[in-house]
Amino acid sequence: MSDPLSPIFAALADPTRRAILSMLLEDDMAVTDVAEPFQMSLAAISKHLQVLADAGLISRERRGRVIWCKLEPDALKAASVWMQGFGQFEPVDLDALERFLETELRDDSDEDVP
Amino acid sequence: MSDPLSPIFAALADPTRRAILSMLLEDDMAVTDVAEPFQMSLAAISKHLQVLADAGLISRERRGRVIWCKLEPDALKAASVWMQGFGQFEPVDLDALERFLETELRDDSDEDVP
DNA sequence: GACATATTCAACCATCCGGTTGACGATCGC
DNA sequence: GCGATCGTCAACCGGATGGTTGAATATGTC
Repeated sequence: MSDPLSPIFAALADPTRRAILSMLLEDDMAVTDVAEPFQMSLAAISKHLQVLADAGLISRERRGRVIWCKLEPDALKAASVWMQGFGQFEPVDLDALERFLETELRDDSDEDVP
Repeated sequence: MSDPLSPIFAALADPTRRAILSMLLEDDMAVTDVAEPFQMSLAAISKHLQVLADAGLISRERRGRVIWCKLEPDALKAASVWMQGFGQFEPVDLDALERFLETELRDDSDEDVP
């Protein structure tokens, strides 16, 4: 794998996929359950999950007829670490964190969970 | 601006653009000088700079006939802060930082600066 | 075995993306 | 004013992306 960062950032560039990651942060989920809040087809969600898996951001494991999706934080960490190479970002600014999580939440509900 | 993060991550998803950001980290640069190390046309670099500017990652200022490009760290910070919403990433792991910066550098030279 | 559920595959479509080339608009030096 | 330099614009091209629908594959249940 010669350029691991590009697929990671590309995967993060879609609000649906970021919403999926947020959901998986809470708990592992079956594909059907991941798809439930969105208004697009199950096949579309399946493709999004494939993109996330290709980027290494999630893994999928079949248990019975259900496939469980699980967050794989290492890939995200790689991207996070690359960003910190740009220095000057104080590790965590809680005010900014709060503001941006709010923004993200509002965007997700506007665009993906009507 | 309803979804600031998507254009930022999309901008970061291209190794040429990440290389440009790294160059601008050192110093402000004219468009022509940004383009010099790459083997693609000036117009292509100009488009990359437009993508970075649209994402808020850089700003451009005309001085005489030269346009100076300058890093705008706030946008990158927004993305970085979003990532830290996924918690569990110790602020800076210097070993990982070094490894990934090396990887990034090698990738850039393979793909963009032959 | 028959049927229902969970997920992916395949084909298709519209749009976006990254690159090219050539023309164009500004600005500098003479 | 003229020619050279800096940078963008416009049109084009091939390939990726994000979505759809319908068929196919697995697995669990009866």
